[in-house]
Amino acid sequence: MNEQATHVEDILQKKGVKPTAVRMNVLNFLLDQEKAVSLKDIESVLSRMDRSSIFRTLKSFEEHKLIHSIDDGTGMTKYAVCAEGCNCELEDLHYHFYCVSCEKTFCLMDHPISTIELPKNFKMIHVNMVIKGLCDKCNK
Amino acid sequence: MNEQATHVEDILQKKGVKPTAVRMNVLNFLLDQEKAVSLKDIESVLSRMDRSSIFRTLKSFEEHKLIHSIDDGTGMTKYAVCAEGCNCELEDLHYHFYCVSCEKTFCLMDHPISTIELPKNFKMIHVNMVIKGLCDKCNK
DNA sequence: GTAAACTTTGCAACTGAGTTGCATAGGGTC
DNA sequence: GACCCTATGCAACTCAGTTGCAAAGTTTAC
Repeated sequence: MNEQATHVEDILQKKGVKPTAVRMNVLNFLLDQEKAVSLKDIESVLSRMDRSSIFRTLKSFEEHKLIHSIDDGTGMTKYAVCAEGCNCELEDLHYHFYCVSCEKTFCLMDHPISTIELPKNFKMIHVNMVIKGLCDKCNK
Repeated sequence: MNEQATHVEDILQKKGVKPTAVRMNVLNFLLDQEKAVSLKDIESVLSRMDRSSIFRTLKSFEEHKLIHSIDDGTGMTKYAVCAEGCNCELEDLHYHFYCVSCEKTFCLMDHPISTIELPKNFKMIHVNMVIKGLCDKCNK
C-alpha cells in the first residue's frame, strides 16, 4: 500500500468510516481536486464503480463531516473535502464561487461569511451561499 | 374586468409581456404571496392550467425581470415577484431565507447583501444566497 | 372580412439527477 | 467453516424540469 493510500485510510478511520476500496478511491479523488465535483464527475473517473455506491459513499462522507455539499445552481450537487478541523458548523461555512465560463465550483475558504443581519427572531442554522461569475483564469 | 385584473395587465404591458389569461392568473397569484412559490404550488392552485404553460410563463416572467428565481436547496425552484424598480442587477440581489420548519422561502429585502470580498481578479455576476433556519413564527 | 402568419396553450413524452430495493459479495467473529 | 453484518452492483423508480407537436387563439396583411 502506498503512502497516499495509507493517508486516506487514516482519514477515514479518524472520521469513523470503515475504509473500503470504494471509499478510499472516492476520497482519494476528492482530495486531488482543487474544485468541488459532482457525482457524475466521480463516476466518469472511477468508472468501474457503481453510481449508487459512489452516491452512498458521498452521503456517508457528508454525515461524517468529511465533505460538504454545495448546491451551485447547476442542478448537480457538488462535493468538496472539508478543511482540517471543520465541523460543518456555522463558523465553518464559506462562500462558494461558480465560474460561468469554465463551470468550476470553488470553495472560497479565505473569505469568511460576514455576519448576516436577520429579521427579529429568525435563527440561522445553515447557509448555501453561491456567487456566480468569472474566475481569475476566465476573467480576461 | 376588475381592478386587480387591470393592475396585473398594466404590469405585464409595462414589462413587455403580452397579457394573456394564463399570465395574468399566474402573476395575480404570485402577487398575493408573502413567500416564494414553486411551479408545483402554482399548479395546485391554478389547477385548470397546464404545467408546461405555467412553466413557460415563469421563464418568460424571469426573462422580462418581473420575477426572480431562488434555488433554496429543496430541489424545487422558487419564484418571487421582483421589487418595484428591480433590474435583477447585483444591487437588487438579496438574501433568501428558507425555514426548515414551515418550509417557506422568504426574500429578505431589508437586509442587503454586504460587499463580498473575492479573490483577486474574480468577477461577480450573480449570487444565490440562501440562509436556512427558523423563521420568527417557528423559532419558539 | 377573410386568409395567412405568428403566438400561446395543452398534452404527452422525455431527460437527467437523485434515490431505493434487493440480491450478491466481502470481511469479521465465533 | 458457519454465521452475521456491512458494502457493493444492478435495475428500477421518482420527480422536477423540459421539449416537440398539434390545436386554439390572436394579430396582421390584403
